[in-house]
Amino acid sequence: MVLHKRLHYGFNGYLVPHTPRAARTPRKRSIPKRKTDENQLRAFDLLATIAGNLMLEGNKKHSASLTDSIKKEEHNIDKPLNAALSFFGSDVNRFPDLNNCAKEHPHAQGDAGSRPASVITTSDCSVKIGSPEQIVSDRNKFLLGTSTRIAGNKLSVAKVSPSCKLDCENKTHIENEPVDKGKMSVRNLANMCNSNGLVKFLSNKDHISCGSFSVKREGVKLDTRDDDENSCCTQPNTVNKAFRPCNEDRITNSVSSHCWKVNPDMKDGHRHFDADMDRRHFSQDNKNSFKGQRPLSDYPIKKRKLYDYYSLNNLSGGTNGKDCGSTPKGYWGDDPASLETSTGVTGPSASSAVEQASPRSRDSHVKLQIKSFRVPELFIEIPETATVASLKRTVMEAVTKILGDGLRVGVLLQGKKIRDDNRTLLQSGISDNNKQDSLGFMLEPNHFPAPVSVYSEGHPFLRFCESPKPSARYVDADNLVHYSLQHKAAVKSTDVPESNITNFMESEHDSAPSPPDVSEVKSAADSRALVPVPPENVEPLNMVPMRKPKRSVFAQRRIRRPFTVCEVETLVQAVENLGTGRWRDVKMRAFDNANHRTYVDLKDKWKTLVHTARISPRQRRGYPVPQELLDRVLLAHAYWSQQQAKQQLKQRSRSSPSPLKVKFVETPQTHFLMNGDLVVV
DNA sequence: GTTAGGG
DNA sequence: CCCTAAC
Repeated sequence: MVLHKRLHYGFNGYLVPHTPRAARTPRKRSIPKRKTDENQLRAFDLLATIAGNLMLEGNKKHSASLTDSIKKEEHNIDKPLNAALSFFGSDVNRFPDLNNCAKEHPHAQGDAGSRPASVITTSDCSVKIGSPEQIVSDRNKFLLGTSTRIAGNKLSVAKVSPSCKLDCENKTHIENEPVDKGKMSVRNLANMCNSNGLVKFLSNKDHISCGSFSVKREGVKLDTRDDDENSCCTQPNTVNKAFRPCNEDRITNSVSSHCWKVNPDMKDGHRHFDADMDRRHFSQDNKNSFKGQRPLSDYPIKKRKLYDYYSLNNLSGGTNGKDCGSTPKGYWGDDPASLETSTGVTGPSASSAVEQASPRSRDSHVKLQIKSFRVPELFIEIPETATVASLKRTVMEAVTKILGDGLRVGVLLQGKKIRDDNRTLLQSGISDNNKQDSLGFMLEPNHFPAPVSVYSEGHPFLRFCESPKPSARYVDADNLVHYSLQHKAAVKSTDVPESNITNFMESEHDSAPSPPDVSEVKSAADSRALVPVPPENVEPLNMVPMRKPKRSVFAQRRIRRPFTVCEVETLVQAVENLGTGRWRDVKMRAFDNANHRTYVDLKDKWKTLVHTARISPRQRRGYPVPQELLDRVLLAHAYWSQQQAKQQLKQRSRSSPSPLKVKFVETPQTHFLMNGDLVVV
């Protein structure tokens, strides 16, 4: 097996590939700073939400009908995954123009057929508009920062997202300005719809006009903590129940002093927004780019990973346990399909929400990237007289064998094993971009729990198999090759977080679990794994002598097992009796039954005990050792050190008699007797 | 294989 | 707890 040139040595002696820096350290600098405008625009943004909210307030019956409609159709809703805009209306049937719009775009209509619930999606320049019912039922899916309303024959779009560059003055026809895949700016929508005579667009970057409601951007003042953790409070939404008062942020403006917060009950009210908003939202310091409407997919992978990183953080974090629901799109690919992998469902309702999700459009593909797999622990024994070629062949055979029929692939999502093979990616949540960072694959033995072993009785390695911990071992008797499949995660049949999945290798039955070591490779870039390289790279690599691994691949660092007070006492007692230089005796006399304590361990422990006893109590860490024991440690150490010195003096004087008598410079502070000798500390 | 000491 | 030199 040839290893990549840049492999580093990771824990357990595995050769690990260099982790791309970008994957480890997300950088903020990819998001230019434009703070001043941003605050105002955020306020403006919020204001528009409120505006939309107010409008809806004024039309409660629409809300009711919407709610009913949504409930009825929720399970059939197709998620407009690459829809940047969605609309709601109380009675969209009143707007034949919308349907006409779809008809005017045969291509779009065709797609709408295959994607029954698409609302408005854009791909390239096409516009797809679903049926009115579907539009109604998709009322939750609003582009962040966009408040829309259909009233009469007019669609009012209060668009205030700063990243969307609401810029009606710049009337570029949509035909001339291809829309970024997966999203569509309000401007483009407005332009497009205006060109179709469908929509009266009532807002621009400086002004919101929703019916009688009118506000200028200059009149908006933002008074809020500049804290993106709370930035979800600024996520606008036009649905009443999606908001509740929030005391954390305060927004003051000429219209409302309320701050609204996305209601956690609303699962996906803020799941759809464009990549620009995404960027803005996840910028920790609000250094935001308002520049363009570039989709995330247009950015280099390095940068995209940044957003993925934040997405991961949001999984566990987020205000009041609900993350801000942002989902970077297009992480794995640049085509529209890859942009559709987001459902943005988070929080405790995630699973159920996923369940409710109806089959998506047929062209929704989940794109995953597995950087590499780690081959499970492979134990090989080969005669030292064997040739290197033989070794290579042996390893190759072993690997081939376990890859061929000894292994299967396990899938972990957010630390939980997905065991139901019949679930769809959508149902299992794999298609959720938010979760993809916690998606892992692992290689696990195919024949678990029955260990597949061909070893013979009485084989020296049998004792490993006797271990209660599962460890399948394969032995090729002819070639004296043993390779063990040490499956780790497979042991735990229940849904265990991967961090708790442990690896057992010790033969001692009283052994403690080994450190977590999952044969799992995240789809993120940070994977420690063996990376085979194509043969064409073999030659130059072979020229470079590879550093010998410090640890054998088979050897695993023992788990740390702190000494108990009882053990310390036993050790102290033994050292008091035997001295500090007879660790083998100490082991045999006092720790003979403690298989996990070697005499080196005992020696090391004594060393640390002496150190601990010398430092001040407040500097000590770990489980506190009784001072009485530490005192005994010091005394015994002093005594035996003195004994050792005396012994050395005797030896020296005996071997090379010196006229100079070594004298002890005593600055006695404590005297005590030990074993009849005066000991000075 | 043990011991001592650095890491 | 690991590693290694020295014995």
